[in-house]
Amino acid sequence: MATHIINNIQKAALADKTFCDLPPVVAHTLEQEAITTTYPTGAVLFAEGQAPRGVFIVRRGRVKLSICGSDGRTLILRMVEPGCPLGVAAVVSGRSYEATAETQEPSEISFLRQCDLLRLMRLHGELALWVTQHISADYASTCREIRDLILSDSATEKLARLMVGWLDQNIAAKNPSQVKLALTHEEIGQMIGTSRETVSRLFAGFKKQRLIQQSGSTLVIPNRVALESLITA
Amino acid sequence: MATHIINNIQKAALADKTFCDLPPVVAHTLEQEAITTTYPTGAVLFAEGQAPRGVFIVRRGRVKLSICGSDGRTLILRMVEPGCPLGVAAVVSGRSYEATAETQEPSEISFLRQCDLLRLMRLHGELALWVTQHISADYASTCREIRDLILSDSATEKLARLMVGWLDQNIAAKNPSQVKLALTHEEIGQMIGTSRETVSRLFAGFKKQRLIQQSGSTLVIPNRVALESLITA
DNA sequence: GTCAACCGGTGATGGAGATCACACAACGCT
DNA sequence: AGCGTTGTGTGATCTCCATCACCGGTTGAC
Repeated sequence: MATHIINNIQKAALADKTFCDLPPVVAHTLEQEAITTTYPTGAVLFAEGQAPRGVFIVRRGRVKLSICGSDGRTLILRMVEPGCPLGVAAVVSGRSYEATAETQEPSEISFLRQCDLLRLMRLHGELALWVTQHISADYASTCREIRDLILSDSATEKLARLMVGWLDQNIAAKNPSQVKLALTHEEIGQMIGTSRETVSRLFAGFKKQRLIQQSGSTLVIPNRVALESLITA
Repeated sequence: MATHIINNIQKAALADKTFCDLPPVVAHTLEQEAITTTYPTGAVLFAEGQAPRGVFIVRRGRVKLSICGSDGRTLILRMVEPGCPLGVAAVVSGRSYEATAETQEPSEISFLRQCDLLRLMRLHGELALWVTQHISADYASTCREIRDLILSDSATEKLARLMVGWLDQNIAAKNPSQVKLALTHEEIGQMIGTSRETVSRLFAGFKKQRLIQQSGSTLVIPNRVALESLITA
């Protein structure tokens, strides 16, 4: 949204926002050590199976976190928003990255080498705690992902779940029933584990049932309760 | 707290991650603080959604970790063997338990209250490390679970994957192609996200193809490669 | 302009597996 | 013995969705 050139002052403000739960001293140190780069759309920060090099922290933009099967099919775990670190579990445990991270739009990403992160963790207990918190948050989010995907075989239900999730992220917005749809049908399919065609058909069905309206890239979901009723069914 | 963490990460990554591998001092302290109880089969240590009370460490027996959907269907995440802690992510993050833990056989379980664990983690860097390692291991295991479940729609493939996993756990045994089958078909179905009947049929098919032999509760898998060939297909 | 690439809509078809409905074996219980 | 419980084997049917195929719209490059 803010298209200003980022100078140092704004950088500091950004840091405050990004590491708000960290003491200012630690946040500042991170700011000093990390290398911030702007990536174009489609850049792969790291790929599933690679040895960990460091953590990436999204500053601006959106990053797609996905895993892919031997047959080439893809499952999108989640879209990562600014303020969130990527690859922490891999870096801390020394295991290879469990997923692939790819920018969805031009993004500004801070990179912190594994050794630097570990050194800083040694210096600042708060940082170590921060990292642990994020790993367990990722774990919880992955568990939810499994629940939503496996325990509802109907594609309708999965899509309804996804959309309710969008609404949940939107509670703070001015118009909470409007969602800006920045995903293709194909990507939505990859998020809920179905084919593109099925997503198209489901959207058509939802529109026919007046569950959603679409104008351009904004999606209006007037009746959240009706959507939720599809889930329990 | 973090002082010892970083120095020992590589070391610990190489070591087996069990209770006994903690430094003797820490292990002894844990031993002092934890309450060890014997549970009968079917005891629920904690349930999905409950506020975290503490961690449970399996000393003897086997514990089933599962999540369940609104419709009552169940997905078994994994069976937890002695030496492994349960509920660490929930305890350190303060979130509710992400899964349900239930004993599969009479088991001896140590319990450590949340506040005690956190206190001990501050006291002993190695314990904090141990906890973090386990959380990221759980995260990685959950990611693998997702990959195996979503990215292979044929139930045949999922079952083959599961069995290959059994063989992997068995490499140390005297006869590595024999697996003691301590699960019902229903439970196997819950592990791979299919119905009991499908598991029965798949077993029958595998027997017909000479991929497995079964005598009592021991399963013989003579040809691992043949089983693996079902996975890529 | 034209052409290519991508996205979205929709019909037709087929197949994998859920589900229902039994039957049967093993086991513990009274 | 009979009886319930639990696990298993298997047929018949039915539903959902993947897949193939094709078409139209939009964007963007040259």
